Amino acid sequence: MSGAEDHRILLVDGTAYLYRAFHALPPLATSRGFPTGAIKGVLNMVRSLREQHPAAWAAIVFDSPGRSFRHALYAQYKAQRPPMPDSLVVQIAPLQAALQTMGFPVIQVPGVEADDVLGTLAQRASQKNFQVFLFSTDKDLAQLVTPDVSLVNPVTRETLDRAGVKARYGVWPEQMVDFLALVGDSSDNIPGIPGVGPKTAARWLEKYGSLDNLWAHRMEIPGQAGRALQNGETTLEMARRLVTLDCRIPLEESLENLRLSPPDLTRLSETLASLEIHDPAVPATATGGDSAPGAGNSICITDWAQFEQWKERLVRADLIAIDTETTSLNYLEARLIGLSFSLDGERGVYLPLRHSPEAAGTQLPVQAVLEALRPLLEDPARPKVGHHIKYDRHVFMNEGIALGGIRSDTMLESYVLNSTAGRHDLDSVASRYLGIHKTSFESLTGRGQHRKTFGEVSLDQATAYAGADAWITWRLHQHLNQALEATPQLARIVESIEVPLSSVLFGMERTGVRIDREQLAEQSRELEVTLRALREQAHRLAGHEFNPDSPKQLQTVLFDELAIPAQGKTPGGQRSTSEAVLEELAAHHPLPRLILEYRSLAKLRSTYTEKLPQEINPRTGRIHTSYHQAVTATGRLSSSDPNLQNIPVRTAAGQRIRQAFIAEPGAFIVSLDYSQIELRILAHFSKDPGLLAAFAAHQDVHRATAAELFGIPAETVNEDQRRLAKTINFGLIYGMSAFGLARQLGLSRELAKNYMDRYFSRYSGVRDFLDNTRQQARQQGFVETLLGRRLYLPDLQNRSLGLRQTAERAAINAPMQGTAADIIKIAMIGAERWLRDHGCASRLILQVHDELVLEVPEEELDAVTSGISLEMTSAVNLQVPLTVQVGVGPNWGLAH
DNA sequence: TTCTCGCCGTAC
DNA sequence: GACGTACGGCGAGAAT
Repeated sequence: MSGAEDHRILLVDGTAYLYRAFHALPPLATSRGFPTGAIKGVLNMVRSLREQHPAAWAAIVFDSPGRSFRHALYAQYKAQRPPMPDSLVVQIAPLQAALQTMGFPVIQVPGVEADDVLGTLAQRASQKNFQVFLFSTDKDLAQLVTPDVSLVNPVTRETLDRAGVKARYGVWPEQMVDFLALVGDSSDNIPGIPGVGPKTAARWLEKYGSLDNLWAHRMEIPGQAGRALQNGETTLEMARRLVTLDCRIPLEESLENLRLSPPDLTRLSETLASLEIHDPAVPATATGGDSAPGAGNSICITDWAQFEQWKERLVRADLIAIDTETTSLNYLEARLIGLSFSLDGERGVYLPLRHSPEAAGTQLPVQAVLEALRPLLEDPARPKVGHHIKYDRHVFMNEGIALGGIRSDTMLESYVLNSTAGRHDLDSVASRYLGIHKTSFESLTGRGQHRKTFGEVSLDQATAYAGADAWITWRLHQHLNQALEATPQLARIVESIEVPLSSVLFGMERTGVRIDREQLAEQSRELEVTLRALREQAHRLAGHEFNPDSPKQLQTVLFDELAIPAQGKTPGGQRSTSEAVLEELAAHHPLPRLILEYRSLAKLRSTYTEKLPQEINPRTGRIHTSYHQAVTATGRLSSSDPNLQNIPVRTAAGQRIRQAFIAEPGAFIVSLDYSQIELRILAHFSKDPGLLAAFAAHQDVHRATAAELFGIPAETVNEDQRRLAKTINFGLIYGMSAFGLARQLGLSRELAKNYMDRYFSRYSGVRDFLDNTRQQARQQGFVETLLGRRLYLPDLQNRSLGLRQTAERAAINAPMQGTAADIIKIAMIGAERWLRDHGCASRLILQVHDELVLEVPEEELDAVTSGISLEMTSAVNLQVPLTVQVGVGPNWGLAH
């Protein structure tokens, strides 16, 4: 241990780490259901802390449960915070024990908050000439910063010294207490002066130095903020006492006891084993930063002898992790540069095929290699795993090879395990679950105009990079598969839904959809004429030229020049010019209406009639979207490049765009739509007798709801009544409030509340279901779909009320949206199998959440519509029938 | 020239 | 603030 380290002490806010680990990481549990995710997370965080900040001294400080002196001072202190979830509470004791086993002193003082203990320790240590590092995200601790004490954000690694505090908050550490008193702290429910934010507070303290001096000059402060300040005496007094850290806590521990010890490896491994924590990132390497085995260990195949040797092993392997390196991310353009594989997660093997040109002598001829590997690659009995292997399938298909034997896909495993844990690209997943940080693709190729292709990267670098992709994939599969098996229905979703669906999507992407280019061009021309006229009219109304596409310019014209009263604010504080607002403004002036007209047509032109033709693949003459299977929180698919899941349908001009989606000569477009699928799922989950009966009798559900709401026979329900019922029905699925309903329908809030109350009294099963969902979500931290797909909602515990409520609405919506997604995925797999079994030439071409679109030769029309309808309606068995609306036409617009 | 962010609007 | 899930075009300003 060097001299410098001997004078460094790390003081860690353990409770903050605990929360962060709990929220940031997927909730793990032992086989007996004991939660361990936060423990594992904190151990990992602490381990990396120890590696990155060598020190001889440390303490990890935890909050004491219950009340502190601040609660006695102020009853509302932290009153808005939800209690710590039980699943987190139970992890504290084992975590503290494990930390001690790792050699860290752990401190918890009854009745005292961690911050005060940290302050006391920091002050004592700096008196003894220690260099102190405080690890916390809490800005309260900034008041402790001195030349000897710095504050480190454990997330961003940002380290604040005195100048850093000044730069970050605009005040010096000794002004921090005054600053916090003025601004308040919503996370601790400390009020502050209303209307005074960080900017104002910092400005005042800059000018007056301290709160006392500011107070002496309070009558000089102009404006609303000044008046608020003058009225704030008691608030300020209280807030100042609350935010001041007590650095005189009597501690049993003396500083001498805070020496870091070497980890007790035997006990540590026992502890970890009893918690069933097997993460390779945690274990006995706690003291060192060993690079993971496998890293830099990859092999490059450069001659036939090597190739034959490895091919033998590949043929015998139980499982091959495989990855391709290519020329392009565009799946239809991409050509193979090389491929890598791993048989054991220990090393990767790279097979360069089209590196240029220096590698020419050291790489085997591509065609001969691919032919030699074809039997293996295509063999359904040779199991393979990849990360986002749909892409690799395209790449191989571009080389004429139909990759077979796909056992699993680590991207899909990660997604099903926890869709919202973060991104699901290989780099993110490897770092999240294995703690392995890969070198970036760009660090090899560079970026910008002069970046290299992968084929220009040196063979050494390419081997290390590509090899790592393969061995990491292999390891990830072991890790994720084990994690999935702890929750069998999740393993089942991967195996019987996501992996088979990946093949279906592969086929749909390759097939693409035929587009009538000339028809879109004609629409573009017509739109342009109208748009030009609208633009000129708008300029006349404004009295000068401006860009109606610019919300900023539009604000100036509407609200400043024309002095139309502004309506709402955007999240960024701007005066909104959204559709809803312009509708309102239309009563004051003709321009808003004109802008609405302009916007809707401009959208059609730029996003659709201009863009779609550019997306037509010149070789196939069709558009090939990308379906993303690991993006949405709920389990839905998404589509991009181009997005074919938001093609207009509501307006007449929008409908014309769908008419440009056409079938080949001799074929038709068939559209099959689940009718009211999410409401049916609501009926199924809630078992509400009224809703069940309406669907059982195949009634118009909105009409039936209206009849119930207004207490009249269904036949006498008028359009307005039905519209209201429909809005409520949809609102339920989205967790809408009475306020939202009122706004949507232009009703008073009271009346909207009235309707909702009436709805819930008639459909009490629905009310109970929604209540139960919310409650269960809060308890478990996740909600589930029909098949048990999970959506974790860490924000249900967020300190911010707004975020908590948003999470609650998501908790209501996700089971329905997610179950609908499960159902149509099952239907797609069934549909594809049905077409194959019946030797049909018909192809699935689009999926739009509750709709499947096929291109069907005329002679197959009858068989396919009934066959696929049946696959869709029988995908699952619910308490209510699933029904499908079928439409047939020469194009998508007419197939409805 | 390219990237990022905010705003807005399309779908289900 | 107040209705869930997506993708993407445009403007504007920053980075290159």
